[in-house]
Amino acid sequence: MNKEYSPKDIEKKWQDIWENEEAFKVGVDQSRPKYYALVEFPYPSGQGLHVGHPRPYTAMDIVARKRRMQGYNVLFPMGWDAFGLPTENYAIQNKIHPKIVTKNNVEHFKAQLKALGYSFDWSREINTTDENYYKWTQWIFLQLFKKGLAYKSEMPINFCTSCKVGLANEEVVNGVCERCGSEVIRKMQSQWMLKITEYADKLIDGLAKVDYIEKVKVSQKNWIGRSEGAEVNFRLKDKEEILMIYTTRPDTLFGATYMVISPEHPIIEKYKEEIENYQEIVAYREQAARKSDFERTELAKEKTGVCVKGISAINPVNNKEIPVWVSDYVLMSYGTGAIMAVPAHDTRDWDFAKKFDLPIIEVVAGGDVQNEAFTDVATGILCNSDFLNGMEVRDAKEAIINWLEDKKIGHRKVNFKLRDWVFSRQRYWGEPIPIVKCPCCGYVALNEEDLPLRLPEVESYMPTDTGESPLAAMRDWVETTCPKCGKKAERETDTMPQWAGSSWYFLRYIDPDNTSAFASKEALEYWMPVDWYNGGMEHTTLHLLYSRFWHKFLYDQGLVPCDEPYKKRTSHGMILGENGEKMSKSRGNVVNPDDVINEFGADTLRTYEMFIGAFELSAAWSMEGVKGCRRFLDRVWKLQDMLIDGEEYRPQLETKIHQTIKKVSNDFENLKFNTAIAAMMGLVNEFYKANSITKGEYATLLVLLNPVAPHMTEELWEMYFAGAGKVYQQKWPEYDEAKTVESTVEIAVQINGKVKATISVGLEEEESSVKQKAHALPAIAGLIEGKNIVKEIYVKGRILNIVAK
RNA sequence: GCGGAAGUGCUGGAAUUGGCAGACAGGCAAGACUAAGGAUCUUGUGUCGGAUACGACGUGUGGGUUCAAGUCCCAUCUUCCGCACCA
Repeated sequence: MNKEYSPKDIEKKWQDIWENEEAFKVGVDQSRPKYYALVEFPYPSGQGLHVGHPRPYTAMDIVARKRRMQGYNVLFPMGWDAFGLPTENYAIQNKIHPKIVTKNNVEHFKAQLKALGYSFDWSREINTTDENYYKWTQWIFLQLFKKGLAYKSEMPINFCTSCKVGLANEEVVNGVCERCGSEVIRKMQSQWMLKITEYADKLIDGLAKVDYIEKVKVSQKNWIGRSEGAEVNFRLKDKEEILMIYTTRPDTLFGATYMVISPEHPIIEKYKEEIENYQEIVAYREQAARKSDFERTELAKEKTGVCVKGISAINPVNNKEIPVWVSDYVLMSYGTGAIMAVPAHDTRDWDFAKKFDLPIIEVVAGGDVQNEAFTDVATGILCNSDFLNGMEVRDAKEAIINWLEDKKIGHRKVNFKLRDWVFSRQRYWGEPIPIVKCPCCGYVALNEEDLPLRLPEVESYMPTDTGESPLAAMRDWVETTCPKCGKKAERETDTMPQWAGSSWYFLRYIDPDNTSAFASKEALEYWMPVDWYNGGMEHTTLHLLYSRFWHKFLYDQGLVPCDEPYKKRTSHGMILGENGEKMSKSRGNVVNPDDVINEFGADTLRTYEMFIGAFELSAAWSMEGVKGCRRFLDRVWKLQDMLIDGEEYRPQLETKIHQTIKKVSNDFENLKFNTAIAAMMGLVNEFYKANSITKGEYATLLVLLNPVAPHMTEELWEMYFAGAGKVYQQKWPEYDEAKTVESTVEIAVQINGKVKATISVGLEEEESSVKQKAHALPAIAGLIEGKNIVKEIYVKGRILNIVAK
């Protein structure tokens, strides 16, 4: 009887050995193929690791460990995305410097991650709040600035009344602040913006050549929101003024019965003298402005608006006069802030027309436009549209655009939902924006050799009531000289958003200590692109889009060797509490990984997190399930009591072993960790049935299981195979395809589709011989006797179906 | 409203070039070992009927295609997630 399996005794031991041996430290090695496996670096929050974290980390650790055993030079790094509001808020509340808070949190996180036995190359650890890191974040910002992709703009921003900070559109959820849930209002402020819209097309086109799971591609596309249509000029009656609109349905131009402009549209001010009900419109505009985004969406069903009296427009296709309305369902920020309304073929226009009793003219036949808008573009045929009559929608679109371009009253136009990225935060705990505002020269970039621009020590991290960053109060920091003309100037006091540091971190891992560039060309050429990037669904739109944007920019500057940063992107599902709800402190269903490790061991936690269910789907935690995984590892441990000599696989187990190697190898690649583990459990059960295992069989099992349970497998390996080095140095087992199939198989014999018997046949056995054997079976013979066999279908090695009447 | 994903035993979940539904776990039950077991091992476990043999039914619901459907087609219901007046 051997000693008991005690994770406490062995896990720390192996973690220390790996560290001392620098087992997972890598460098550029042209003689071996590289593999770059990446997980999203965490935000080191005060709560420490959550059982949700180990799911993606373990998955990619398995991939990394397997790849190493397959001979790849594997880069698998980890770091900290440490700027951010929670740390700052904690610092404010507890009067501790965010730097100290971050340091403590990182230490805690790191200890927890080490206890899980991940094969990270810790020598490449990075932290976005290190000045040697954010120096390069600032440097990249300067490159964007120099190319005109960073600009300052006075514009309405989302402002959280509680956090007192400007938010990106993306950080406003249902009209409230994503972090604190407080009301968000619009406020005019001068903001740094990044021109991500310049890359809208490239960001969409690039998706065609990368291997991302489909839903990620779809959400990227939806966010960018590319739409193809036309801009059309409508003339105002008795004026020279042109009112330009954007439409994706220029084919319905004959059906335009009125126009709608956004409440903020400039022609209102321009023609205020002639608008008879100007006061009414101003009142409406003010009412609309007071509505938060939330109210605007809530009230989406009920249309509101005011007719602009005194001016009207002319439909350019038929010269009919049509009224102009103001309504907040038309947004100033999209298209031209004005639309032509075609109530017959647009549901919003239809709702509006019904409410205000405006005419509805059918121009695409196929629906009943008095009852609902007919929007089907696939089946409709144009009518009431002069030269477009009889055409299909697609052809009519082309025809009308050509006509408009010909007459110079319109043109083809592509629009995007994507807006430029609000890059300023009026907060302390972020990267200072390395710009100086000079009264003579305007906004001037710092000299690159003056980077990093360090975050100064301040008395208070609280944002000021004016909404300015706490940095604004540091007069001796703010007051500086212009790098260009040398005269007195002031520093920018806004900082960058948390997205900044994470937009390029995977590049820094490649060469983290480089002081002359964010990474050397040589290292970038060797390691990029990231071969496999796994992360949460919650980051698939923003982080992915932002980092792809920065990367494409760097590529255009010749600074990185590839135009897409990530070759493959996958996503993991959330780990829910035992009650099936999202884990949270307030629900009291949070599971701490430390407790699980203490009670069951890190290998058990790793195994369970992989066995819990389909990797991409969310899964509810179960302590009973954890126990089951521990039991499995115990059974593997105890196999040593059944160990017998022999390097070979025994004939009766050979097929099963080859099948398992194949299944585990493939499943690890396809994120099917749960079935890979199930296959290994099945194999272990076979050894138990045989009540024995040869050394050769055990060695294979230990190597296969090593990526999942690295500590225990190393310990067992050391006990029995120490002469052959460590498990992580072994070669990944190979399988022989020919040996994964049984030479004789059991097939089902059906009569009229119902299984009536099973029969053992040779895989390559002749069909006629199989049939003969089947017919001879007593269970079958009795049933087909006296019946007419209409048909017999034999699927090789699977099934024989006899159709009898 | 639009987009995406998912509905399978008591539970988590397997199985889709259509080919024996329920792998692997958990739970439960019985047995073995034991001073004891909340440890371990063995066996059983979809539902209904039947003592058994066996039979019928069974992958959200209703149709369909097929020798054969969880898988394909049509319709429909439910849940979760994302986006939401983007013209």
